[in-house]
Amino acid sequence: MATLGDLERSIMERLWQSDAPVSAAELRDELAHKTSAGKDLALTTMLTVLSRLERKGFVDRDRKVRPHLYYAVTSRADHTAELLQQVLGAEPDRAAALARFVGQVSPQEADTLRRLLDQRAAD
Amino acid sequence: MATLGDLERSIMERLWQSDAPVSAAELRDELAHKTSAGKDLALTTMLTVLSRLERKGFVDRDRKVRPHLYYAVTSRADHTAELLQQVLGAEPDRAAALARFVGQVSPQEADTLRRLLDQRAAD
DNA sequence: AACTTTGTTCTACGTTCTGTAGAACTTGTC
DNA sequence: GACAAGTTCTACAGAACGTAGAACAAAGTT
Repeated sequence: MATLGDLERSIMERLWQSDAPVSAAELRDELAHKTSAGKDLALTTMLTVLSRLERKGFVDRDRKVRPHLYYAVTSRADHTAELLQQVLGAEPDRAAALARFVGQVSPQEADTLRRLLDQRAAD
Repeated sequence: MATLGDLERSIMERLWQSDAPVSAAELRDELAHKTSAGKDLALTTMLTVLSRLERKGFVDRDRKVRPHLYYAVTSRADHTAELLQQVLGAEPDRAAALARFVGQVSPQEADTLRRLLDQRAAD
């Protein structure tokens, strides 16, 4: 999977927050608040980056309406799960890596994992 | 954590294979075989990339001996575990992401995870 | 100590990715 | 068909990376 730059990530972050498609102008306005400086970017900048995200498969848009409306292709959780798979996929000794990982997570997280595994076993 | 380029990754891959420190020349020879084309790179290329990996904290070297000997700072499994933490650290809803993840892993992997969690609980 | 060899660091360049945005083009409207 | 709003094209600067020659350092040889 392609990696994301800072602005690309900010945009994805916003798109993942809601399923409602948004226009480039809305995105620009909302992101302006987020950044410390508060300076807003040119609309064309948004459009360029959104196009790149579309090319990378992270974003799709509704071209039937005039200000095109953009939305994330996958949910944030799905994206993260994919990244996890990708990281593990490159690891020859998955068990060893998982062992380190499990040794690091918080007790709550460990519980969460147990519950998820139990649930999964119930299928 | 910094990200790795293709050559950087190949080098780390090799260094992770064994704890024995290796020289730049050895690395170059071994990597030449790995790549499809089999063309070997200039020794200085190896040295440049190794220096970059050192700066990034992935590699350290023994400077006391003359052909400097290089080795990975962390094990491959530790590195992967770190990446997993990093990916999850950027996720606001970790439970959701883990749910997707657990839903995707193979049955064997699920077993491995259960065992690791049980083991962890025994501490 | 000067010379030679072997090894390391410096400098550099082409490529790709990303942030950034103006210029040029398109489309729907009056 | 002119205008306004919106989108795509083109462009450029900065960083990261692969690549390697030039310059410099160290260590043994005579």
